Amino acid sequence: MRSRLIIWEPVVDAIHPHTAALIRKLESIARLTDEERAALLRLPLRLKTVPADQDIVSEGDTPSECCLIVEGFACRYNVTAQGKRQIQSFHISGDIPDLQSLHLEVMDHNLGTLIPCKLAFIQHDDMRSLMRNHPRLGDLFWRDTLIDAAVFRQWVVNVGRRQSLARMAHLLCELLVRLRAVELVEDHAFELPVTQGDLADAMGLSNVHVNRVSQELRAKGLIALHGKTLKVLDWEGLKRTGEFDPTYLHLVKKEAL
Amino acid sequence: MRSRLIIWEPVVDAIHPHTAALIRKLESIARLTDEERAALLRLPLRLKTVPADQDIVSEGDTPSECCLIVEGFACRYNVTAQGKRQIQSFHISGDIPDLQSLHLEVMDHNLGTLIPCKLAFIQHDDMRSLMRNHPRLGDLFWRDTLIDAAVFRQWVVNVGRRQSLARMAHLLCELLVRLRAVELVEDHAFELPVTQGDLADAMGLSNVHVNRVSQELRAKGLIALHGKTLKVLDWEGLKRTGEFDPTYLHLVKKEAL
DNA sequence: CGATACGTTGACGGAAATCAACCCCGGTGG
DNA sequence: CCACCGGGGTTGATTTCCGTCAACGTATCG
Repeated sequence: MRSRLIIWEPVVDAIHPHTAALIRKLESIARLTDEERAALLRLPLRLKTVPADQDIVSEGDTPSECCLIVEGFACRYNVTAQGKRQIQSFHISGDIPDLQSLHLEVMDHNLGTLIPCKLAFIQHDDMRSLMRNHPRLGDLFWRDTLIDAAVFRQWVVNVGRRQSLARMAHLLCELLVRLRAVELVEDHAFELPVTQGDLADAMGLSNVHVNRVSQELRAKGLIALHGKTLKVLDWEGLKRTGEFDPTYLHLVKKEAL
Repeated sequence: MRSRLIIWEPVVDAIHPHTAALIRKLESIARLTDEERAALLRLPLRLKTVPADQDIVSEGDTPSECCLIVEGFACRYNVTAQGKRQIQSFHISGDIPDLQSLHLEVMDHNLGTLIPCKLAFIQHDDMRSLMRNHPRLGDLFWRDTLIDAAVFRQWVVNVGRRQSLARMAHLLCELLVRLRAVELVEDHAFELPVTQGDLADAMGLSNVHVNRVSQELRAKGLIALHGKTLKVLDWEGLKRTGEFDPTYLHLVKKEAL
């Protein structure tokens, strides 16, 4: 399984290391042919590095390109009239959070960085011709946006009906599974470089309460924190606490979920 | 504007009155050509009437057809391990709530009726060939699922960061705008045939609290209830209370929002 | 006419918000 | 080199919004 990767991975790195995470992500939700991988690698990219806490696209914008996250942590969010921020999703390497702008002209939310990010912008026209020449990739991108929607639905459940401990456990489970799909998890540990305030805005809680819940998860021996790296000590226990069922992520590789 | 409809509406009714609501809904988010309308009208439908509180599709199912709601109120929902239901969206005439099953094999949530519904089922294969023959309709359906996703995102904001009064006001605003797009609103009044318990499960509140908030909205002169019909007395006030901005519904007809 | 589901009301309790310190640590500049 | 600064993490005290429980009213329907 690892060996399959080796066949093409060096090629990826030689041409566009930036597309590697995207391909990895797409392969987590479908199989790709060599031709499709090659077409993805030929996508023209405009690279950019963005500092932390910066908007990539804002509410009201009408973007003409999509943003691929090569490295870093980003999020979609809205701010209410009372100035409260609600994060709607986290985005990691391989994600194209504003793929929707292909079909929805005006942004109804903001897309911003949480830490410094390496981004690769892809012109809408290039995306469209890619999908015209490779209809299966078009379907796959549609599938990807549908999975995004499934994540939003689960967040509604999480925020609406789970109390804080389960809520946080669920979020951490989701992050672990998604990060593992792009090979950013080793031994049930991953980098979580966001602040407690960011997590609070994602869960509809206050930063103070997130702090307390985080301590409770540690006290129960479910997770451990060393700096910005989070290690899951009891995966089964964390899943149970968060009532986590990964079905909604619609991954094709189901090992070790 | 009304006259444009008259040109084709009788034809619709003559052939498949059941598709009329779908066409009306699609025309609220994009323009259709006569040919596209005709193609939609030729869709083979399997009609079915379903009583209230019945699942149409359940978590874990792998449907081979999509469900068009001809008449009634349905919802998508999940139930947590503690037995709490969270509704993720309401669906009305013209909606195809499980369009996603075209690209996501297994259902990660339930789709159920809230009141007796008239449904029309469309085979996946028929949808696929429709979209193959009319790529613009394919894009349009993709757009439709993206708008669904935008609604989920707003619900995350609503449930996560707005307190009960604003939360309920926002939900009612959304319902009014969506119902108006399929011509189910007259003079700022519409049928809301769901129970307070249903609304509670949609907003992540208790039914008792929904009752109190509903009274508060009435006391403030924002809405009035006569049986199952809800009349918005102060549209501007309700929008302000719910911090409602209809951008996220991505309607093409923007009058009277 | 009773059964049942839904709406309404009041009393009480609890989960999480808010407020206000304080600590810790890495970065910066004098 | 150390003092200062500021962001983030931590803690305790207090408040508030909303949940829960339990009762009662009301309407619809067989």
